Amino acid sequence: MARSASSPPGRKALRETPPSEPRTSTRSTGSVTLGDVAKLAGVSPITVSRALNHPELVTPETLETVRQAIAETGYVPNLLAGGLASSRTKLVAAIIPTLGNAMFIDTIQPLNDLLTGAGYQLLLGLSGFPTTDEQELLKGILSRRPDAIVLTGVNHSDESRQRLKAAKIPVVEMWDLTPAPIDSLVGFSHEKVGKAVADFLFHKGYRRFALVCAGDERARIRRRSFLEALGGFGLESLATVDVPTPTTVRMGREGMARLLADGHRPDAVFCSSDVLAHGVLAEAQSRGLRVPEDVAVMGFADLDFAAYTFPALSTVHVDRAAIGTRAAEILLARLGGKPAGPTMVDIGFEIIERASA
Amino acid sequence: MARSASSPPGRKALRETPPSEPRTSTRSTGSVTLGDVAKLAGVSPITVSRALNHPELVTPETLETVRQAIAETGYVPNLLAGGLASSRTKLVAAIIPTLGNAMFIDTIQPLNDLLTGAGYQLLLGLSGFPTTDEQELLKGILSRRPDAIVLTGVNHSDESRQRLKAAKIPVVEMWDLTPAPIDSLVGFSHEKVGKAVADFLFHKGYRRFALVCAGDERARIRRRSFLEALGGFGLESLATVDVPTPTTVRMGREGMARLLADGHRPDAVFCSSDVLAHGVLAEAQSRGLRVPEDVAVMGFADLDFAAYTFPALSTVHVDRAAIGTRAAEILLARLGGKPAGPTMVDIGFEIIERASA
DNA sequence: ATGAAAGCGCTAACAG
DNA sequence: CTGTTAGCGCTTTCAT
Repeated sequence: MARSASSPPGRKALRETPPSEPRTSTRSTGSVTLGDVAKLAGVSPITVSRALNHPELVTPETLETVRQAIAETGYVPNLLAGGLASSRTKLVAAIIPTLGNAMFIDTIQPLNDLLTGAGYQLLLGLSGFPTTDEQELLKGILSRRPDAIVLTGVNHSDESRQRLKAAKIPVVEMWDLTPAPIDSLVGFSHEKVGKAVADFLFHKGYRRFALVCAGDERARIRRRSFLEALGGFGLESLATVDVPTPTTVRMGREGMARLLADGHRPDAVFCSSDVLAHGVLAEAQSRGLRVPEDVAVMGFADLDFAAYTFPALSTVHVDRAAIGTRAAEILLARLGGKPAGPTMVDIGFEIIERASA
Repeated sequence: MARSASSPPGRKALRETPPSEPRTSTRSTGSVTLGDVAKLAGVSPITVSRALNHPELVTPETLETVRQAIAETGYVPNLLAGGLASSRTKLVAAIIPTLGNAMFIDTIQPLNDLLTGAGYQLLLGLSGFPTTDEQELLKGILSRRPDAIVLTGVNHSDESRQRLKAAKIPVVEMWDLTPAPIDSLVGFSHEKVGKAVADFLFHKGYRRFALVCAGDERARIRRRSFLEALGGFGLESLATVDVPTPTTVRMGREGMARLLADGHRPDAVFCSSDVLAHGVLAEAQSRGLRVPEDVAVMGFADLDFAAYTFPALSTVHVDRAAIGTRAAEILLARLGGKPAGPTMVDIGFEIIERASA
């Protein structure tokens, strides 16, 4: 039953001649609208809107009536219309290179969870797809008018930066640092990682270094500073093997096999990811090389399996989830109307030595 | 230069009293609109719209003028408005349990790639998040009016099925089979997998079975039919260990450790995923058990690392990418206006024996 | 090939 | 607390 209906007692015509019969619209989509719910509940559309978005502004009784009408009609709000009218979409976009890399996934998961908890929906864009560069992807994403956006890395085209600023929404760049972020930033220094790993291995006594490196932008930064640091010790890398993305254990094995086939006998191999390191280690073991006695293997990111499968695998620990968590916190603060300006967070990293095998 | 503008020569007033000066709108959002581009190009808004969406209906010269105006203004289309007006959003939603499981990722990647290639954007929903059940998630997703939707699994609440049907969009359920799909379907029979694995191991001569199983719905189906099949051989499982999701190598190790600690000495362990199997195998090896001589380990899904790290790990091969590819093909056919009805695809599976260690 | 009018479903900004 | 009015930015329909 709708509320004890005090139905409008015959309201008088507003115009002499109705402009044109506005009965059934020509373009109706068939789905239930706010208006339908309002009619059934005996209230105006805006009241239904309020019941949905600002229940505190509506009488409990009205609320209940509306609730029933919604249930009865199976009404599903149209966020296209809502977003268009209010300029708030409750959408947050995030761009990551690929789903194939567990590193980014571990960041996205908490990001998604926190945003979902706050009533936002995450729209994921994958920039690693060969035919779509980040710029096009970004354009496509911005056309959905997200309330905020998260980017991986700090290298974006001028045009992209332009668009992002024009969009006037909070932006968080993550997984790297830069002195000139677009807006907010949460990451760590890949340059420092490269240097730290070189220092670590050198002081452990290793001297014959090799690299297995994927085609990732940040991996190359780590490699560069690693090589620079070696240069500082008067050393150079024995060999560098490039492997294609997405990185797999298989690629790691093949990389190590190639290294050995080429006659290299490194005593330390630095890989651009734990997955590659995993493969390198498997290949080494299958050839009877002891790790880390004969060859040390260094990974990156400290993924789950690393510690549990090959206790001999050392790696660079990165709190990937923290990146997502911090990013979400920054965005939610901004979206919550806080006056906060850009935030910059260096989450750091840590070298983990595992040689308990 | 805008084209030689034949500007309307003073059109006469349509009404005596203009209802209210419609100059600057009260609610302008500040961003460049179709109208702005149109003004700059000296054409009407609809022409800009056509230049963007149906370039073939527009003169090359007009097209060029419009293109320039778009570039000059930095116009980014508003797909909320476009979608609202046209009832087509170029959005396809997909619901998967979690990003933490490589199985689903491998399906989503080709799905995303194909859809992107066809001009659609993928909206990913994660149903495994504890506080959001699939039904609520689905409601949230439908409010963005996707043009089609992909679901994982075939168990959905009545209300969800209802909504899905009411939405009148193509639906693909994936990763499982059912005689009564909502619409289209692409998957394989988990029941058959369970039975096939039991048959396989039994005929290999194994008799002391154990299970390590995650809290996945489909994993439980496989377990049930596995146990049933064992029953048919007059056997029963030694022990079943349940591990929490998300499944990790660590969980696998702990599962195996628990099994052994409880005094079980299985000669074959069937795991609900390769990741778990990976951990089980690592734990077995670290205790000096030979695989598969002392204990056979059976995984599920045939993930990359399985073959390359532990050549002794047998598994059930599932063409996860094919699921995504087929799903995308089905959707694109439907969205392309083909008259096609529901499609059902059984992509099958294959038991892979790897014992070359 | 281009344009004018109307409206998609919703909410902001006032009234009352 | 509830309703009225006027758009949000785009595309459909129908003219020209």
